[in-house]
Amino acid sequence: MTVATTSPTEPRVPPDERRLRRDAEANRRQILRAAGRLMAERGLSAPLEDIAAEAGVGIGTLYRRFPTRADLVEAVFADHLAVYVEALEEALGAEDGWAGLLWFLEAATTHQIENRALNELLEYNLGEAAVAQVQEKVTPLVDTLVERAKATGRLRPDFALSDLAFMQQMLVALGRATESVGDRVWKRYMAIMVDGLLAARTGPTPTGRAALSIEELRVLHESRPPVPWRRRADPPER
Amino acid sequence: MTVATTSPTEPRVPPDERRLRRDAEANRRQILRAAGRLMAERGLSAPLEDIAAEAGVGIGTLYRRFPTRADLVEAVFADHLAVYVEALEEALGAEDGWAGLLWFLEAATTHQIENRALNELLEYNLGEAAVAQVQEKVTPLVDTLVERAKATGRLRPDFALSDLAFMQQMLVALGRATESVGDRVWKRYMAIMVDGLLAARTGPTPTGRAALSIEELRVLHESRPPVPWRRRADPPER
DNA sequence: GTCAAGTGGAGGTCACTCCTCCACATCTCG
DNA sequence: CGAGATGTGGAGGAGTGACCTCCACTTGAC
Repeated sequence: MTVATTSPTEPRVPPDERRLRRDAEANRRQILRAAGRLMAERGLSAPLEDIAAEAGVGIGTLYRRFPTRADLVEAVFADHLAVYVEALEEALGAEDGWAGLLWFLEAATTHQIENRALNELLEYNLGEAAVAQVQEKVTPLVDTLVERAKATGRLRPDFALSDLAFMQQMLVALGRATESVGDRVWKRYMAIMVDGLLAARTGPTPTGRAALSIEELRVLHESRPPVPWRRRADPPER
Repeated sequence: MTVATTSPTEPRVPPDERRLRRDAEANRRQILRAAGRLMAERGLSAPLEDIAAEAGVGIGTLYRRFPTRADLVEAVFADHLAVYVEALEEALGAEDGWAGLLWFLEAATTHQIENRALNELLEYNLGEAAVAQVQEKVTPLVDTLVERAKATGRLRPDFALSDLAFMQQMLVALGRATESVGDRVWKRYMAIMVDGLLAARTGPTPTGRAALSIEELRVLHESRPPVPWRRRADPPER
C-alpha cells in the first residue's frame, strides 16, 4: 500500500505552472478582459460575481483560476502599470523640460480618471509586489522630469515630486466628480495650478509649508486605510 | 359607540409638536450630540446603532424620535449650516476684497475637512429643504464676495463662483487624504492655486474651458448619485 | 474512447445595517 | 402618593450584498 505519488517518467505536478487546456486558456483571457473593464469602471472591489458574469463564465471558474482577488488584480494590471513608465519616458523625451512635465501631468491624470482601478492601485499600496517595483522604477524618472523642468527656470524652485503626486490626486478627484459634464473641466484647474507653479510667481502667497519629502510621502502612503475589500479571514482568533 | 377622540378642553394631539417629557428631551439632545460627533467623523451614513450607543440610548429611542435618517440629519445640521452664512458675512466684512475671498476659501475648506457630514451634505443635494434654502441665501453672497475680489484687480477676471466651489472640493479631498500628516498640507496647494488666480498671470497656460456657469453647476449637482444610505423601501412593487 | 481537466451555479456563510415590537421603567400631575 | 401617559431598551426578524465551496456534469487531449 505504499504508493508512488508521481510516475517516474512524468512529474505529476510541475513546479509551478502547467499548461492550460485550450478552452480554459480562453476563459482565463475572458476573465482578465472582463476584470479589466469592470475594475476600470467601478474600482478594484468590483464584485467577482459581476466579473464572472461579464466574462460569460461561472463564478467557480473564476475562483479556480484566481483564488484570491489579489491574484486577479495582479494578473490584470501586470502590464497596465507599464503604461506609466512609457508615459514618463515619452515626457522625458520632450526637448522642453517644462512642457514635458505638463505633458506627463496631463497624461497621468487622464489615465487615472479613466481607470479607477489604476488610481486605487496606486493609492492603496496594493501589491507590495508589483506596485512597489514600478514605484521604484518610476521615482527616479519623475525626479529627473522635475529637475529638467526646474532647469528651464520656469518652475518654482521649491517644487517637489510630492507636489506632482498631490496635484494629480486632486485633479483626478475633480475629474471624476465632473465626468458627467464631459469637456474636461479639470483641465481648467490644472491650468490654474500650473500658473501658480511658475517661478515668476513664487512667493506672492505664502505656502506655509514645504512640500513633503519622498520619505514623508512614503510614510503617509503606508498609513493608508487597508485595501477596501474583504480579505480571507485569518485563522480563527480563539 | 361614537367616541369623542379629543376632549373639548384639551386637544389630544396638538397640531405638530408636543412637549417632551424632561428625560426624553435630555435623550433627544444626547442623540443630537452623538450624531453630530459621529457624522462629522464618519459621514452622513454613520450607522444609527452606533449613534444610539454613543448617545447612551437604545436604538428604539432613536427611532421613535427620528423616524428616518433624514429627520436626524436635518435636526443635526439645522444650525451647522448657518456657520456658512456667518463665515461669508465675516469675509464680506473684510476691507480688502481679495483677502476676504481667501479667508473664506480657507475657512470653508477647514470646516469641511473637519466635518465630513457637512461636506456630504453639500455634495448630495440632500435636504431639498434645508440645503437648498441655505444655497439660495449663500449664492448671492458668494457672488458679491467674488465681485469684490475682482474689483481689487488682483483676481483673474474669468474667475467664477464655480471655480471657488471646485477648488474647495479639491482641497477638501486632499485635506482629508493627508490628515494624518497634520500640518495642513493642503494649504500649500491652496497657496499654489491662489497664485494661479492672480490676474497678472492670466493666460500663460490656456485654460481650455471657461468656468462652469451657475446653471451648469446646478445641473451637475443634480446628476449626482443618490444619497449613500438605504432609504425606506417604496411600497412593494408588484 | 477514456479520463484528466475544466465548468457552472445553487446554496451555505458572513458581516452589516435597518427597523419593529412590547414588557418594563420613568415621569408628571392631580 | 398613585395612576396613567409617556418613554425606553434591545432582542430579534428581515434584507442585502458580497464571498466561497462543492460536486455532478461537460469537454478537450491524446
